[in-house]
Amino acid sequence: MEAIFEATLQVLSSDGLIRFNTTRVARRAGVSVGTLYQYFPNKQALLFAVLERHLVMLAEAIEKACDENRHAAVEMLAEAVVKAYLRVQMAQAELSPALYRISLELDARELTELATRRSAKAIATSLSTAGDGDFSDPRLVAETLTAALYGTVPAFCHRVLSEANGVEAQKQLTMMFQSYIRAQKAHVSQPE
Amino acid sequence: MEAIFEATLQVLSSDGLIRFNTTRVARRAGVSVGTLYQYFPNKQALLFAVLERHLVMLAEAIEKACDENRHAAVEMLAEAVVKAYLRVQMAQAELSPALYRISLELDARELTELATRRSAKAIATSLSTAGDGDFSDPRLVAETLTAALYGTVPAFCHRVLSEANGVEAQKQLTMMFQSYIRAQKAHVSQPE
Amino acid sequence: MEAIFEATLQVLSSDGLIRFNTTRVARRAGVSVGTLYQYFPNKQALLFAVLERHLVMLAEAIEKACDENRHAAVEMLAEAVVKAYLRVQMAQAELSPALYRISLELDARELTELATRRSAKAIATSLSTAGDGDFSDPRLVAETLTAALYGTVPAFCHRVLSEANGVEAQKQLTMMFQSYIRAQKAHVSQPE
Amino acid sequence: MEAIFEATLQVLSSDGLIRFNTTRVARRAGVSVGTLYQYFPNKQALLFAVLERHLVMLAEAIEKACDENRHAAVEMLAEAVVKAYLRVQMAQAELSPALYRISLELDARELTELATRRSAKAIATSLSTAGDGDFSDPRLVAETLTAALYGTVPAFCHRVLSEANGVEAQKQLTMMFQSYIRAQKAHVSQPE
DNA sequence: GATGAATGAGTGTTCATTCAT
DNA sequence: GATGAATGAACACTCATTCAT
Repeated sequence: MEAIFEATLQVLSSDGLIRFNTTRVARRAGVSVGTLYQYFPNKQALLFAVLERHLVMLAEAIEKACDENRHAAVEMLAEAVVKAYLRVQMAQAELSPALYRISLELDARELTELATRRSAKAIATSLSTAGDGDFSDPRLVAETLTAALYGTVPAFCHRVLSEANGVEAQKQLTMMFQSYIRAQKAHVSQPE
Repeated sequence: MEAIFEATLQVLSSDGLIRFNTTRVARRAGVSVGTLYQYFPNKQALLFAVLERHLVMLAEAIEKACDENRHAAVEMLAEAVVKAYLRVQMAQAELSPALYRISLELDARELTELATRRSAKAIATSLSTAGDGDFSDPRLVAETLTAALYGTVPAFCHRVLSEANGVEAQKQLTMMFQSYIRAQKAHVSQPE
Repeated sequence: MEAIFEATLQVLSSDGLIRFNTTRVARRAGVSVGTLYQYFPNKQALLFAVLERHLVMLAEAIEKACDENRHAAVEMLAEAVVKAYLRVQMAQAELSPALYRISLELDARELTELATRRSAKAIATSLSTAGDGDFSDPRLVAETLTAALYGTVPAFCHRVLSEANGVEAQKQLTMMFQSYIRAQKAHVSQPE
Repeated sequence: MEAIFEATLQVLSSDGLIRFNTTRVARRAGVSVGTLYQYFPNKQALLFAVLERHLVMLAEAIEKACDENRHAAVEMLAEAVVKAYLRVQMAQAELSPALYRISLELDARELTELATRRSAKAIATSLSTAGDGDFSDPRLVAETLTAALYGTVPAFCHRVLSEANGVEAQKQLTMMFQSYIRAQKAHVSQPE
């Protein structure tokens, strides 16, 4: 079972989603197709399992970062969230193209929704309780940041991060988030 | 030939990438498969053509926005770029999931690179010549903005924009970009 | 197309329904599986085609017999119907076990219904117009005869007819039908 | 063992022959597949057991009816035999389509032969010893009646009996048998 | 004796691509 | 150039049967 899951990751990483098929996974896992189907009802389930684990890891990392910065300055929060997200994402960098393809299959939408909702909620909460926070609409800010995170980073992954300058990416993203948050705070004092 | 291209778009929009196949495209185009293969060497070529057109449209829209704001304030530039990108993207909203899947196929990387490079270059140029611009590394800023654009927006597309508040999305994104750019300028005067 | 149909009959006859599969049919027909699927949308369609043709042949044979004996004595009619049914049935004797299995699949019920309904209707009509006919419920008599025909004969087929004494079977069946019909007429004159 | 047999019946009734498989039977019986295979060497054996029991029940019912009418009038015999057969058959009405499919598998021929032979023999004996019987070939008459019984009734089962007029079916069949037998007797006195 | 995880051959079906007409 | 019938490799999934525990 664990072997099958591991094989799924490997096949996904090395062969991509197109060449991904149950036979290959079974062979790589050193089991028969039949065995594979005893643990996963169908091919999609296999893919979803991988995607789900990834998304859960991301959401948990962000939640943890938010928890640990519940009363810190929003600048700290922004940095922590970006760092947490990137750490998880880069740990499975070679998986991410495949994961992104999976997540674009219609039925995976729910799964993704879940993760982003969790993340946005955690961020919104931390923004509300931040020492220096005072937002007119923390939920909107949190949703924007989440979209930027879950959306921007993969784009970075393929082009910039793969070229080994992930540190720089993290710095820029953090700065973008911090300045965006700072601007949002200003809005509150002097509404448009 | 044009009919085939049009049919490709239609099939992609209505049936999605999974149900996309040459037979269906040919039928929809009102030609035979054989004819289709006279104009496009294989299925991938068909998909690439669509993706390429989309990416070129994006790149051109951004280049035009940059051109028109070459000497304007960076705030104006940010807004114009975001607006330009979103206009194109939302014009073919129902196509974008399929396009994203295509772009995640390994061999499409080049195509995407090209568009983002063009966009980043245009933005970098405009940042350099901006009336109030004074960046230590305009290229890095431009690349970050490009990644955020090409990456964030699709994430928005599925979750937020579909809920008809695309206007808000545009406002938030513009604000994020503007504040980020402003923060970058500050950096120059008072280096870290 | 005709070759595929022919191959279907052959595979059904020689290998039976259990060993019947699309690959085998295609190979026997000298075509590829793909070609097979161009003419028949799926395996079931293949089987149904064979069953339908058989049932239509039976129904038509009975209808023709009824037509030709529309005003004859009921004794003649009974003999003609039995003879017509048996002629068709024995012409494809080696197919009939397989056909019977097909007809027992749930979705084939309609097909069978159609054939028996047609046959029953034809027989009922002829009974009504028969020179010496005078039945209280020709429809009931016709349905009973049809059931006996479509049901009894296969049982005969496997045990008796296969032992080459089909002639005797036909004689007995004809007698059974004639005496039953005669008894039904008696009923009318002297109701129970 | 008894549980397995019972489960076989249940699965056959509720899921039909197509969905019938050893795993399902074992689960329904509350045992493991391994255990199932300790009592029945293979899937076919399981099905044969069910079919055999059914056929034995039919044969025994007919034998009993014949025994009880050994010296009665042939009219009585006919009625008793039809009634006995139908009672058993309708008691497991929902099983009969599946049973019929099983019986059409080549290797089940023996089993069926056995039951019909027993039935035909019993009927032939009773015809010979009947008070008013005087047949030139009682065996032929008996075989014809048996074929009509085992063959016709199922046809009735699916179309007529299911519509709750089983009583009528029984009346018609009985009449058909009685008139056939009567006709056979006449033959002896006045040979063709 | 009982278990049930493991096996893997077998099957229906799809679809990119070719090529004779 | 156009056609579309033909191809056949590829794949998801099932299930009868075995055998180590």
